[in-house]
Amino acid sequence: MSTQRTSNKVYQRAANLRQRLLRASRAVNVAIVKGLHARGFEGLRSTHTALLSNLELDGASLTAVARRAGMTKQAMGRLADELIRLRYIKSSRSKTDRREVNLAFTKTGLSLMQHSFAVMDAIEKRCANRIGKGKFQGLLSALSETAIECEDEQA
Amino acid sequence: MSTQRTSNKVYQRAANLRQRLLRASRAVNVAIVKGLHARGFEGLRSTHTALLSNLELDGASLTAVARRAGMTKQAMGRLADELIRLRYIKSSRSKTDRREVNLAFTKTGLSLMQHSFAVMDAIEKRCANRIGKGKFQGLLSALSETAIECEDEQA
DNA sequence: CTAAAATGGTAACCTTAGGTGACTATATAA
DNA sequence: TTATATAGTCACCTAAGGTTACCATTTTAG
Repeated sequence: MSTQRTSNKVYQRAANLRQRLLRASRAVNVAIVKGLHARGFEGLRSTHTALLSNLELDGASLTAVARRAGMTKQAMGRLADELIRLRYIKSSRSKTDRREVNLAFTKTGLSLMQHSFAVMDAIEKRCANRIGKGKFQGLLSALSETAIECEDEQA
Repeated sequence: MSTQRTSNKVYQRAANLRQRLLRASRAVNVAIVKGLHARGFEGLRSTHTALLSNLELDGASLTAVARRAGMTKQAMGRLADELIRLRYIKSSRSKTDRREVNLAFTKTGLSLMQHSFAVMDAIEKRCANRIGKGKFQGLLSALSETAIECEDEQA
């Protein structure tokens, strides 16, 4: 029954930028999903945020959401199927363009979104509290700058 | 021929902690692998670092490396096979315990490691340069603090 | 106004990265 | 000296996403 993966807690050595980013990113993701589960939203996995966080509150077409998320419409279509099954979003054919599938939040879905903002907010507050408000703002901007610098580098 | 994934560059909205972490983490990873390719190390993928960064310079057993990396020995075994094929590491049976496979860097592998430290270093320097040395140190410590805070939260 | 090209979506299959269960071979302890 | 634990391997499963090929509707250009 027990997992085979052995604990790695013992081996936290001086970590470089990459390792710290990875760890923080994972931890935040897990915390968000756990927070939502704790608030009663079942069945959510962190990948679902690729759709949820790119669907406007008044809905959008599947392709539009996929484009915003930077992934294929096929992959997004699968996420949509799942979130429809979970009753967080619903889909309908567009009246103006009968090819288009329009995705929109259900009532539960809207509530989920509010809670997910709240959860993210709470996490950010906890972190800001721990490291100081100023340093937390610094973290946010430093992250974006780091991303831009590395993305440039690849040119 | 062309990928189907549509560009998402257009849609960079106000991002929260999670999104910024994800983006920065990806960018750094890609930059590292590209840097190593540019220095002539072919065939490397970013997952290989799970083994490479957990193999001591004087070698270790497969299970030990897996434990340090926090993954199963099966998964680590596959990474080892690949890195052996690429001639970055070599394996031998331990003399003292005939069950053990001892993994160690080849000459090329040691050179790879030096370069990979250098690449990571160069990336960190570029980022530090962009955002300021002080802010960069702040970023590093803030990342670790954030991870710890979120991991605690899950208790 | 219609034929060609573009766009929205779907389905089948592939890839990457890793985990699980069951097994063998060797070591260690009762 | 049998029982248990440990190192590794094999075959298979899962999660996420991409690729190719296709159909159905627009849209556009001749």
